[in-house]
Amino acid sequence: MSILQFGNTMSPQSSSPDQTDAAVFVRRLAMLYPLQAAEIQAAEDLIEDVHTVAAHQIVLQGDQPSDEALVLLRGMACHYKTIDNVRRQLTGFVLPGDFCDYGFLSSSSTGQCVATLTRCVLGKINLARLSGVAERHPHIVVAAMRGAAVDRASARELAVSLGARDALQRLAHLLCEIHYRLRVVGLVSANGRFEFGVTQSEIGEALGLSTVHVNRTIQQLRRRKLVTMGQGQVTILDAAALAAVAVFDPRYLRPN
Amino acid sequence: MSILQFGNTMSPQSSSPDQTDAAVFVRRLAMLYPLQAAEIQAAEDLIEDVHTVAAHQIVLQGDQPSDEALVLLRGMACHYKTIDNVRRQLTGFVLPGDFCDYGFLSSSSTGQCVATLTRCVLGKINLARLSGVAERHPHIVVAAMRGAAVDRASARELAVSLGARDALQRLAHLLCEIHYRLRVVGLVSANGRFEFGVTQSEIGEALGLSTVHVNRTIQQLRRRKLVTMGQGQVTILDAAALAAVAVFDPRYLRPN
DNA sequence: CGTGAGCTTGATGAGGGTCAAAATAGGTGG
DNA sequence: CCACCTATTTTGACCCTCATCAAGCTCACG
Repeated sequence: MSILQFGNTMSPQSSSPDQTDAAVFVRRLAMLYPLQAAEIQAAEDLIEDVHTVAAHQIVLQGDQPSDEALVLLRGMACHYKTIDNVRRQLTGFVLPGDFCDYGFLSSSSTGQCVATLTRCVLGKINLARLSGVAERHPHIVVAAMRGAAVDRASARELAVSLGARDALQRLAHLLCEIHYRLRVVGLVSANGRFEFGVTQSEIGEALGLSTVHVNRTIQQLRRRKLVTMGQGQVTILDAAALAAVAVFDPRYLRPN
Repeated sequence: MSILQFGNTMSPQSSSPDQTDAAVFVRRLAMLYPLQAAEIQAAEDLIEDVHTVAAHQIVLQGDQPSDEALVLLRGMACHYKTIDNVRRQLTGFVLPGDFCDYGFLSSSSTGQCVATLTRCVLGKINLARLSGVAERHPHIVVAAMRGAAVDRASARELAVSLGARDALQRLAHLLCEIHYRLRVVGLVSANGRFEFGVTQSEIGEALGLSTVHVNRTIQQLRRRKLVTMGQGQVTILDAAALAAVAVFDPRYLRPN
């Protein structure tokens, strides 16, 4: 894998060491299920082999079962499927703190492919070690299973968008979802700004829209003073109004 | 619940007692993960309170966590979400042998609603009993988790349909999926015929198409001699050609 | 200072939505 | 067993959202 680039000398956002990178994972996990201090430490210790991957690289081919689970620590990735070897449909976004794939829970591969959208920092979890740790700290597995449940709910919500919402609602809904999920792991600044280094073409692949139409839809949101987008950054100017446009109800993103 | 109707005197397909109804569940589970005879027996014994529900009834409201899991034994149900209290999007089909919802695995409710599409026979599994049985027969839980993984993959595949396939491909893909899943549990006769008591309007709600367009699309498939549809029955006349139209690859429906 | 990836804009057309109404099929009660 | 009534399927006409094609623009980067 010549794609792999170790170190994080070029990461623009923060210059924290590996330890801090693993912290997002734990923060996310603890949101999914309340964890004790010992469990948090154990979870953090699971993260091994933190490494950086360039943008637009495949990190998981659906078919191969693996002896490790991948966790995204920084950047943004996506699930996708390619039809006819030509048309690609994104089926979900992977954000910092998320497992790239939940197949490991049932020792099966879901056939999902995962690719980076931006430069990413990834960590690995050895499944043998995980099952050992799980004996003593079963809540960690429960948290992971809740993550899988949220993942399932997100996929369904995407289907709702693609099947029942128009272009403006779809885009607004996507921005609401990303905003919400990033805020949960502390990656949105006070003014509603967050990193979003995804091209309009990729947004189109996620929303089932052409690049051209994505562009025109973004302009609508801009004209309505709901968001600012550009240079890999998004600012939500009016979260309530945006949520109203999207008919966004974040319950599907919460466990319980 | 005055909806509930006990007995199965009116079921047209078979006149088997409750015992036999529970068998679909076990068959499905064993497809997901190989089970021993003792495990199969234990799984079958989990099914309690087998009862019938009329068509078009809500059987699960997403929000309430429950102390039991619901299993569909006969008929057809769906996951759905309603937007704006007016537009409904189906996000998946529940077929005989399937759990209606996998929230129980992480003791969380996914916010998914489940409704019957046809008259259904449902069974309940007491979660306290299940976790007791799981101690001795952990494979049953692994099978359930694989079921959840397949469920997740199906939701993603639906997103692919809605985002990247046209009407003809979507319908063909749906029929391929139902055909495949019913065949796995032995509900397709040798000539490729199976029960499918879903209205064109409901198909439209699943595929993000209007009823009118679903009708015209069905006619295309009929004209091409790929399927026969009517009176709650579907016959796949040319499975290979249909799969080719749909670009159907059933790997997402199998655990690994 | 060139060069390519990504963004923006315009023009045109197709796939599928909507509306309206007719034709069938089921289901019910008499 | 028939007549009625409602749900579903089918057909036709018109229109709108969004795809496609084509070109010009911007900006980061070597």
